[in-house]
Amino acid sequence: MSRRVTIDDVAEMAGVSYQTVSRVINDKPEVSPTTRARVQQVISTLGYRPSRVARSLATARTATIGLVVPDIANPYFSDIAHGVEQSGYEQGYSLLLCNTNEEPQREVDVLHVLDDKQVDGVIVCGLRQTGGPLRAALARLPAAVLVNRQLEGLALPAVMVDDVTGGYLATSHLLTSGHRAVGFVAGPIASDSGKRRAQGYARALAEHNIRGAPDWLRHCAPVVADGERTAAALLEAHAELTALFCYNDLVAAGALQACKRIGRKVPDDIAIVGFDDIHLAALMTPSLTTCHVPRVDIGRLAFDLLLRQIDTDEAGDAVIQISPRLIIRASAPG
Amino acid sequence: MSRRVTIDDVAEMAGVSYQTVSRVINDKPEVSPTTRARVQQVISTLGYRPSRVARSLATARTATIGLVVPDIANPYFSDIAHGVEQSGYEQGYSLLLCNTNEEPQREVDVLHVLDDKQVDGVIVCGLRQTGGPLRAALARLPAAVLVNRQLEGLALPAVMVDDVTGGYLATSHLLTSGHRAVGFVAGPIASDSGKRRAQGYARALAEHNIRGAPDWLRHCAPVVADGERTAAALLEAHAELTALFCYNDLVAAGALQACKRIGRKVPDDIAIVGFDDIHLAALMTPSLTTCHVPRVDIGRLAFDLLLRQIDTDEAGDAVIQISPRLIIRASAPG
DNA sequence: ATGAAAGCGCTAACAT
DNA sequence: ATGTTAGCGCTTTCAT
Repeated sequence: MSRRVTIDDVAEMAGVSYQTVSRVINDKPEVSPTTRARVQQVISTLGYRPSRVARSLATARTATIGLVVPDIANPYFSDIAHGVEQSGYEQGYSLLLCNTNEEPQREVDVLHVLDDKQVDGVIVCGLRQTGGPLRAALARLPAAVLVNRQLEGLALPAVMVDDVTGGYLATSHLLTSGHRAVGFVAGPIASDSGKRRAQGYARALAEHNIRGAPDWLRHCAPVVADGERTAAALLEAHAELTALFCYNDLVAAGALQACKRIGRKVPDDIAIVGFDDIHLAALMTPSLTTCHVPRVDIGRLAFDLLLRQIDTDEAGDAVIQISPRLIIRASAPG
Repeated sequence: MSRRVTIDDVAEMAGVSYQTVSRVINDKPEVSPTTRARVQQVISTLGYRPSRVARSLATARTATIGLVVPDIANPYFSDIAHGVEQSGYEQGYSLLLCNTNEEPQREVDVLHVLDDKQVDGVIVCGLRQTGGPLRAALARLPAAVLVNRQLEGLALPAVMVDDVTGGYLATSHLLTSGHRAVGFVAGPIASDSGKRRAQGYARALAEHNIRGAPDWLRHCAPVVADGERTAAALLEAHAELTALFCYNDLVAAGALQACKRIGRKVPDDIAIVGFDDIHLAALMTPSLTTCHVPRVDIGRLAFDLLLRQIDTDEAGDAVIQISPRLIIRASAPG
């Protein structure tokens, strides 16, 4: 493990002060073309690369941002990560990925780590926690953008999906197709998106003068296995249900499995609507009716918002609203 | 944006030298209990957190590793990322995620960035490139572990999937089920896993005295859409094919779509086998026969290998071989 | 156009 | 048990 080549090595070999080398690597104008060329020559023969760590200590900028997600293996979040990473790469930023593993207490924890490493900003997706420590940790950071959940009292830019409308669209679609008893497999109880989707769901039911909502709603982890378990339990407890609205497509995939297992035909016996329109949604059998959410775009927009904040040093509180579009497929046809 | 609280602020307020503060935050024994308590008191009232950047400059360790993947939106890699992140978190390491977006030239680029940021090591998945610059970039890093592909001449620890056996198992399964003409939708031409799966495929065909392999093999991007396009083209060009082995489950999902579109029943007209056993594989209709690969485990194993290298400072060249298991489902029943 | 000096916030000897 | 002095590899004044 040979010692790192430093700016001094370059300076010495080029016969200039290390300040001149600094000027060259930072593209400062005040260097004569000949010395610049000579220095650049030495840089490449030595294979010198400036240490980002040293530079960060001197400039208080790291060219790194943090991304906090509940579950990177969830395609919803891995698509967002893809968008963030891509935009970041284009602008010269690296991405520190933090998975909270759906454990709310890890949120504060990773924000502290991100702060210790002096990221220039963070993008936090699907916050499950809102308490004082979380707010304090967020406030310490130089810049932050929220995705999928805002924090009252904390003016932070955010990219939000209009979940109320999404829930309303999904449920209304089922209702206007003739269903009367529509269940909601609601996802994590701590999920804010889930709460808002429940509002849209409740509103649609109310407009159709249907009640029963509290009984027809069950929470579950936002993964296939728990969606299956929960959908099966819900259908068993409420034989009157002829349709299910699901928190997301993963849960809907579980519901589809449950129906297959207990012998309920989709969409004839049970209609199913999901949320997100992950790639897999169109591939399921029957293909899944769902609310489309542009995940990669969300990632890019969040990064744009963050970059603006980093560059202007103003928090701002721009909120970008994304309207989900209902995509009608076979699991709940028109 | 108030100035960061530094070690000096704490020292001053506690009435000790900043060295003593350093000793406290590093849990050094040589501090009297009373001063330790006092310093800790000040630390918490001030909300002081040591700067990882400064510490990194002083120690030449960043407690950060890099993860390079071709496509984080691919569930195969997001599951690996999940495993790496989880193990890293448990050991106090953060993860810099780099997506090469399936663009081979970006590999060298991100390795340089990772080197500039002085990561303690990197895990590189599914390398698409092997040239001198790539090797040089890899060699500069203090530690590296490869996943899915080794580099001849560069003794680096690796976690490898036994793709030859996987390809052989998959193809043999089809052959012993009575198929004679089996196509291979082979994935990226630059993929090493793809090459090895092709070897297993060819070996199985040879054992059954079947030739036609070169014509029956087509490359494609490892995503659903291109899998669909390529499978359709292959089936159209070779009406004799009654089965397809696919590079991965995403491509297999595309093949399933293609069959649906062109009216070939699976598995009656065409049998299909995938690779990886991503979560979605069991959910497709028909459910997908595939080779199971434990992705989260691979991520954790790769991290373990990396950590050992970081801690011992020895490169080592341990290679962990993962044997894929054939999972027989409806798309290619026994 | 170039150089010298100070400082970023910490750790690591080396005193005392 | 505590303090002093360097030094990590850069950037940023301030001189020349």
